[in-house]
Amino acid sequence: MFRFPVHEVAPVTHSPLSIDLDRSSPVPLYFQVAQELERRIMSGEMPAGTRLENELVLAERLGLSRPTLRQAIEYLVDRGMLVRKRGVGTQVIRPRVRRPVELSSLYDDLARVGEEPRTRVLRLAVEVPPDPVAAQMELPPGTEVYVLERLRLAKDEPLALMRNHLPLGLVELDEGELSAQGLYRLLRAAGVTLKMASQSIGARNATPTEAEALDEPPGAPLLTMERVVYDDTGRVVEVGSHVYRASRYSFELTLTG
Amino acid sequence: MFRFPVHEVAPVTHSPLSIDLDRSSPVPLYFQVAQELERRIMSGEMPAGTRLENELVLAERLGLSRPTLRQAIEYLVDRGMLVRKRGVGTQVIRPRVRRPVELSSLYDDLARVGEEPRTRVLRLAVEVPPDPVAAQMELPPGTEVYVLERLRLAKDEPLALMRNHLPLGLVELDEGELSAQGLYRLLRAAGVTLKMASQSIGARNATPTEAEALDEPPGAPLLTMERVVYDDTGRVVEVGSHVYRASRYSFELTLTG
DNA sequence: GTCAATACTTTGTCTAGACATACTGATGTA
DNA sequence: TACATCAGTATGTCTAGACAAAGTATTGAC
Repeated sequence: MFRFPVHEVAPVTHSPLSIDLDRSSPVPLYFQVAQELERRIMSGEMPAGTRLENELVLAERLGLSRPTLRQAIEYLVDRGMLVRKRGVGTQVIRPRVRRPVELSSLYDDLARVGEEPRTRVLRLAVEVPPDPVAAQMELPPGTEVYVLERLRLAKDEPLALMRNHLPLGLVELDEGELSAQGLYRLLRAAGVTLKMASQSIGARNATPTEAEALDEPPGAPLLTMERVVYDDTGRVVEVGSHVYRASRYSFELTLTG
Repeated sequence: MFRFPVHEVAPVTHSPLSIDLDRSSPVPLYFQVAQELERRIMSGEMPAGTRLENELVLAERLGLSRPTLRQAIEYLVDRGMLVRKRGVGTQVIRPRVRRPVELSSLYDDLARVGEEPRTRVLRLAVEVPPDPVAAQMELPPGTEVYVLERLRLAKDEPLALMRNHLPLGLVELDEGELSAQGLYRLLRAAGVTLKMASQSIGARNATPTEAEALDEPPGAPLLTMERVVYDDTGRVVEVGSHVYRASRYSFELTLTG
């Protein structure tokens, strides 16, 4: 005979979940679902531990096929917001996923948090770079490239010294534009799709010149960052060598495994 | 009338691509395909620029359905080895993808490159941590946790000072085992699935104590790393606060966008 | 009461095919 | 010659359903 357990308590809540889908929208259905789920997770409507209904039920309720629904869930699993376990189910793991240091520009990062970024262009020239730089750019030694040196300030305080090398013919660099916005925005505006970057983060003490430019005492610790950026066709788009004031800056990153 | 162009030159080679699939293997078909493609890209058999045949043809040649083949390609696109463009095709972008600093342990990283890692356990205790650490671990203030302090050496030279906090009841920590292998391997052996980490990388000068322990001159630059690691259920598994000798260590990471 | 075998639930993998959409290149017109 | 139009090609999205495998809970035997 069927009996309800006496202490019937939902172990983990799972709301029946209904989402309004717009089938005439150019936004794919799976993405509409993913975005709505992401919103609910972020807003706390679906806190960590919330269990989703199973895929069959969910797909039918939303009027979608299971593959389409799975595509939405997969998107969120990849971003570390959901976990799936075969035979068990799918549940929310963590709302507060900061997701910084992707392929973002320092300028935009600062602007986003209200740090009022400014840029002072120290040098903009076309030169033959040192051989190691040419090698990183996968160019034959002796090829001329842009050399760009900038001082980045946030709220009128020096933050970083940045040296970049860029191949010619990719984008027309202009001192005025470089002062008004970040390098990455200029690249994107020129139709370059940033795809991948390989970077190395280290530390060392400031040289006297650096210390003065950054308004730090001699020997102050600096964070160093070397970065090679590729576009979607595999070309090297930019090679950067930056130093940051450790007293005012750190790299935040989220790793998933 | 049909004419061949005079200067017929294959703009990008694409081999007919045949792969032996084992349908009785427990390894999924899409993964067999993905692995084989990855191998050919890494080995240089399919250099950057190589174009794949279109999905319909490829699926038929391999005796797979298109979704299955797409799943394989998607896997490699996510890892930054292939690019797809609608109406155009799929091609290899880059063979040499170093892919470090994922959710890897320093110990295993060093061992892999032959650096002969060793660990000296300086302290292993059960204590009430400072309130900020308790907050990071999402535990009520006053809860006891493991406190672990280690010195990591590579080829008999000091490399890093590591302090970790772990909740009790997750794994039994033993000084002998901690000396012989990395913390992450112990966690995995205890059935903990590391899922996500949020970390912050900065720099500062060494304190006198740190300088001595690490065999560095006073005021030497150090890389600092603060890390909170979560498992697949969203629990905090470990909170780490490490300092590395900047003269001997840097973080390598690959970003994709 | 304990432990092994069994049933059930849920995600993982795979198939076959349809229509939509973005990009390329050829065709045709002014 | 230059430009707009159109056909062709390849990936993007979506559907409907099948079987496999892993994990959980229940059942049954000793």
